[in-house]
Amino acid sequence: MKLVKNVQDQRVSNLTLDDIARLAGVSRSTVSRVVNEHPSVKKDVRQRVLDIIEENHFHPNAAARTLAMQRSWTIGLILPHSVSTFFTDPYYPNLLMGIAKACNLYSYTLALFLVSTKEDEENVFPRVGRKGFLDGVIVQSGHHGDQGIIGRMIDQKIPLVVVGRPFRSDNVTYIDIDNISAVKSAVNYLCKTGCRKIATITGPIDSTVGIDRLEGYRQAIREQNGQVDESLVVEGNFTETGGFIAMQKLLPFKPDGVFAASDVMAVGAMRAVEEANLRVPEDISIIGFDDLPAASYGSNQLSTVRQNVPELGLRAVECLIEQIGDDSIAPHGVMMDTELIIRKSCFRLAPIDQTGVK
Amino acid sequence: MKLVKNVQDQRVSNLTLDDIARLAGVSRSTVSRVVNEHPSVKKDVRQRVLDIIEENHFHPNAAARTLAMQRSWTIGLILPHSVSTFFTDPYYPNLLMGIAKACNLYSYTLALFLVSTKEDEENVFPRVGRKGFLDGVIVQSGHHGDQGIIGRMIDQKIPLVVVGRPFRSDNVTYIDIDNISAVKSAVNYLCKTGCRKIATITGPIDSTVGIDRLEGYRQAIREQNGQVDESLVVEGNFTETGGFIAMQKLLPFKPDGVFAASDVMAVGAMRAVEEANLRVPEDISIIGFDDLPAASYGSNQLSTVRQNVPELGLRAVECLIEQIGDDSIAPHGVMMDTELIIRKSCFRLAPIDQTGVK
DNA sequence: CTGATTTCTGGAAGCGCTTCCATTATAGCA
DNA sequence: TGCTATAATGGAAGCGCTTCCAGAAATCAG
Repeated sequence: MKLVKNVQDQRVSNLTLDDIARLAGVSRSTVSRVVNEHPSVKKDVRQRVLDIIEENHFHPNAAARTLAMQRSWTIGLILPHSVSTFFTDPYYPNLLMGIAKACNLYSYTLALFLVSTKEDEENVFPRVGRKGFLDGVIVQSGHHGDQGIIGRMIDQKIPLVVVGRPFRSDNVTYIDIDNISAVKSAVNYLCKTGCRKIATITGPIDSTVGIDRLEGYRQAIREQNGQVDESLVVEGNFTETGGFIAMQKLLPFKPDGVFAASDVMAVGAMRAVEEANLRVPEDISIIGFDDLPAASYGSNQLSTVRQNVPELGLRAVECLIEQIGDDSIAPHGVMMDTELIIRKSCFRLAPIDQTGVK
Repeated sequence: MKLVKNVQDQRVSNLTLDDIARLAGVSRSTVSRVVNEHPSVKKDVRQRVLDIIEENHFHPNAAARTLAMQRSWTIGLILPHSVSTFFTDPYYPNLLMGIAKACNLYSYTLALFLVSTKEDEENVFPRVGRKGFLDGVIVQSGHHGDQGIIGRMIDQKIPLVVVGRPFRSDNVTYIDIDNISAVKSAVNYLCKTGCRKIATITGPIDSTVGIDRLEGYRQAIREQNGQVDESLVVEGNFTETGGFIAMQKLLPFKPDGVFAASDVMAVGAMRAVEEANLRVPEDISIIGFDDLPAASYGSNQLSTVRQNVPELGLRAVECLIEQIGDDSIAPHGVMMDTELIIRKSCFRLAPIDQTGVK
């Protein structure tokens, strides 16, 4: 008795172009042309080759192809500093989903790098920067700490798209939601429903998203009141507890409306309002940001700004692929629209007022 | 005026082994040996080459290296059918984190494939199966639908680790938590605290995790009572609403203890208990599964079975790397331990009783 | 039925690396 | 010092593919 290799099975995957060429009675070049859909192959030859490829489940070796074409059809996604928030904030999973789906759509492969420590960064960077592996890179950003990695990517002259406005946004292509106008319209909405004293719970102001949303608030208030009352601006940290504490600081100033820079903080704020025996929206109207599913259920019914994160991911991929195909594209910023969702945490304007159209 | 290329910058990344060799006055082979840490290079030569590599930020081309070595140092992670639950259930982000961190640790690169439709599967598969791209693959499984993709990977003879017991688990290496004994100890715990009529809300029984947890329940009950009362077994679907409805079905049978196959369902069940004006744990003790952060806060204080998902990911990677290095390793299953966490949703045994040691 | 075009095809070089093999430099020992 | 054993190095082949180039085959006018 002897253990023999099952040739049938072996054949499944380890063939080369040459093998296919031999089987089809053509040259390697011709097979390559068939695989790459070059028009200059006679129809019957093409079909014969195609049949044999199919029959043998042949797929060209990825490394060889990448080496010859200088293209890997792989893009990298770098998520920095994300360990702690990666699973609490649905932003990341959503972004990831959008990007992964876009990669499927355009037949790219996605390489994922989670970078949580400086150590990781050193570890990951050579793999990312190295030629012959990635055609381009998407980096999630928004914090100071991310500048380092962005800078390195720029140095490498590797096609790059940053998601979220980076601190130094010149010289780099980035994509972000339009935080400023989103917040402006939220605050304006509160105004129109009759709020006279609108406060804000900001995100961390060492992040661009925190800065931008605060800036939106400031612009809106200035356009309405002319003057921002700094006692109505309290910094939060995007956590529920942070929102709770911020709201407690705000209550003595008796605001009648609050814009919270995230839904999670808004939920904390609502809890503080409740504990102070005040009512939402009768005493205080609240609008959040993100459209968290959890914030729209049950007793909360939070009004919010919805950002389409998977769409953001899709656009980032498209933007990157564009750059991969054409390296003459200049760095630029792309802004995506958001949507104001009104629920019970603030009063609702009659549609006629809302649109401003008679 | 003329636009000149900045040679300094250009040099950054596009050098080849040959260039380094020339600069160092040695042969290409020697440089390669230095890069790959072959011992047989004279110390001073090695240092000279190393300096030049450093100075020029040289990284060997990944594709060329992969082609020559038949090793990509990249592994694939396939998450099937996950769109809907991907961001509601923290399982996936956690698993992803564990795997990504392990990849960093072992200097592997992670390629991520989110497969939500049959179409995706067809699209993704050639990229995964293709030689010269992935050294091995991790597949998340547990549903019937995943058998197809697992089968294809087996056919390709590509190193494979399945996370979560697959339906056909012979012939494949998989890693899973030990659901059966985990549930047994949870149910036994309820018994020991005095519960006489313990019900269960199961997961979907077309998933192995649903099946295994139910089996654990059955085994525990059999060992205690001798007989499983089928009216105390209700199928859920891992959602809060599912848990709520299941509990409503259970209440007429007056159970005094419930094991829910997930925390999310347990939370739903608690809501149902509350609405029936019963109290946890005085009237009904409840133990869940997963140790969701949300279920441990506030009024819930849910007892639960904790599984260390990031650790599961780490082990999966280690298991895969082992296989990549040694293809003689036979398919096998790996079971990971869980931990019973007792909070206020059930009575607490004195430690002396809990351990069974006098 | 030619000769000039156009269409197809095969050969060969090259992508950048690893690694076997042969050769030379070095060390070890008598 | 001379001879062998060992260490260090260079040359060359090969990984599997794409693509340029030149030549063969097919097409079309005249």
